[in-house]
Amino acid sequence: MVPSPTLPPAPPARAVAPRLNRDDWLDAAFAAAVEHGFDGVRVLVLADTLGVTRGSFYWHFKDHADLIAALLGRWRAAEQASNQTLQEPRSEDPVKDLELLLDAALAHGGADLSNMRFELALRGLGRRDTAVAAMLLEVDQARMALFAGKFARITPDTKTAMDLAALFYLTIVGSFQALSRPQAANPTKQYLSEIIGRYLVKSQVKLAPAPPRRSENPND
Amino acid sequence: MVPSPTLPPAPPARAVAPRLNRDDWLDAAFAAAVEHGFDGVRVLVLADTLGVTRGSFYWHFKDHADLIAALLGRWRAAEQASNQTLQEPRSEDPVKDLELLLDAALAHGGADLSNMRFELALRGLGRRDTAVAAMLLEVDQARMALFAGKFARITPDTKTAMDLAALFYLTIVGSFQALSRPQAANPTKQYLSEIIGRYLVKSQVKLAPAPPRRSENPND
DNA sequence: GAAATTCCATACACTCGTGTATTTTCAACG
DNA sequence: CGTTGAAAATACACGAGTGTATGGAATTTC
Repeated sequence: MVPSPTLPPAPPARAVAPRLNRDDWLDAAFAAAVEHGFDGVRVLVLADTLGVTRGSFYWHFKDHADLIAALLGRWRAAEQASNQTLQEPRSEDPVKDLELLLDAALAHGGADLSNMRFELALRGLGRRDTAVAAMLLEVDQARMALFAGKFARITPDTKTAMDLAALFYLTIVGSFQALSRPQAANPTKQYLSEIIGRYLVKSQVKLAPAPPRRSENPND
Repeated sequence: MVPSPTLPPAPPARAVAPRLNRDDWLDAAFAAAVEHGFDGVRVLVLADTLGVTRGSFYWHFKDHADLIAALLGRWRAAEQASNQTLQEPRSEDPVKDLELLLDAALAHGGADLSNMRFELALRGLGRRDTAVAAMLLEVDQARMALFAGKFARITPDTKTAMDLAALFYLTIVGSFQALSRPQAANPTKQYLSEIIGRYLVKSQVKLAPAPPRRSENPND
């Protein structure tokens, strides 16, 4: 089948005729935002990395703002889907469920740090763009609600559950900063997951993971 | 001394002849980094906001890189000084000391959010500049050491103290993200200080705040 | 296999930003 | 006052990035 073992039939990715579509540009924009922040996503350099000229870009997108908007929309959709799938518990044990959620959040969609770095870049953009800030606020609130729901299975008081969820989320956001840097000698995902799980989840269990009763608070 | 009370000798800031110096430019650069991130620090717009042309800038600074380097150096020095003054305890009670440290960290040098936003912009820069990343790593390690020292007065185990310090710091970094956004309906400094203090400090006290004994661990 | 559609290249005009060289204003000082 | 030196304006050359208009190549589609 393969006549020459030194030259496999699969060309290096896409070397001859890329024939890009809208998603290819979005992928490149994503990578650029991860690498250099949102200020670094420029159509000129994207065209270079994709091996085409800007003529291609302005066929797929109206302008630069259109690209950014599409990139944000794509992230928003993926975020909502992720939040949806994380709703259903991964374990009968609420503690175990929270630990798995924590691992998922710290991994955040893959071994590489692209998603984390993208989100940090996005938060940087949100600090100077009110529309982006509003979107991030929605996302944060949705995540908080998700976490609070999980913590409610661990502690009886609703207020306590929300407090713990807030702390939980704050440490995750802080962990993004710690994890997404070039240096290798940094807190590992395992260590962060360990200490967060220990001090914010396990040590806060106030109710045994009993099967859910009908009335959890008679006079409410 | 002052002849006319209606016209004090101090003119409205600097309206007529600024006559800027190096620090004035650094202040403007700081404000620009806070507002628009480090990519927004451009000598052209700084000159506009300062009411001069770029001819002034290139007298005070060699080039754009010189400005950024000076800005980083200034922040680094202030950071070291801050770390130094935070070393000495503000209260005999270790818990109270940690709470005051927490408040200081969340206030971070003023009621406005400039310092927080600057640090976040700086971390954004550190994600694409290895030298900045190295500086931030040093700062983070110094802060971690500071926190760990404070937590050591609360819990006997050194490992536990370091874990709590790490968690403590992660939540503070996460709080920066939460606090430094445009929206008003967000977690307040008071709330964050409250929950961090409750779950990460007060509830982790393993030793009564007794007066320091000579030997705190006989077989060590 | 010709035509229509999709995708991309090229050329142009424009803006914004940097850096340098030169001149001009301003303030202090004698 | 006139001189000196610090501070700023002006003018120029240059690069990088955007957006548009138009032509050309590559794929479908019939």
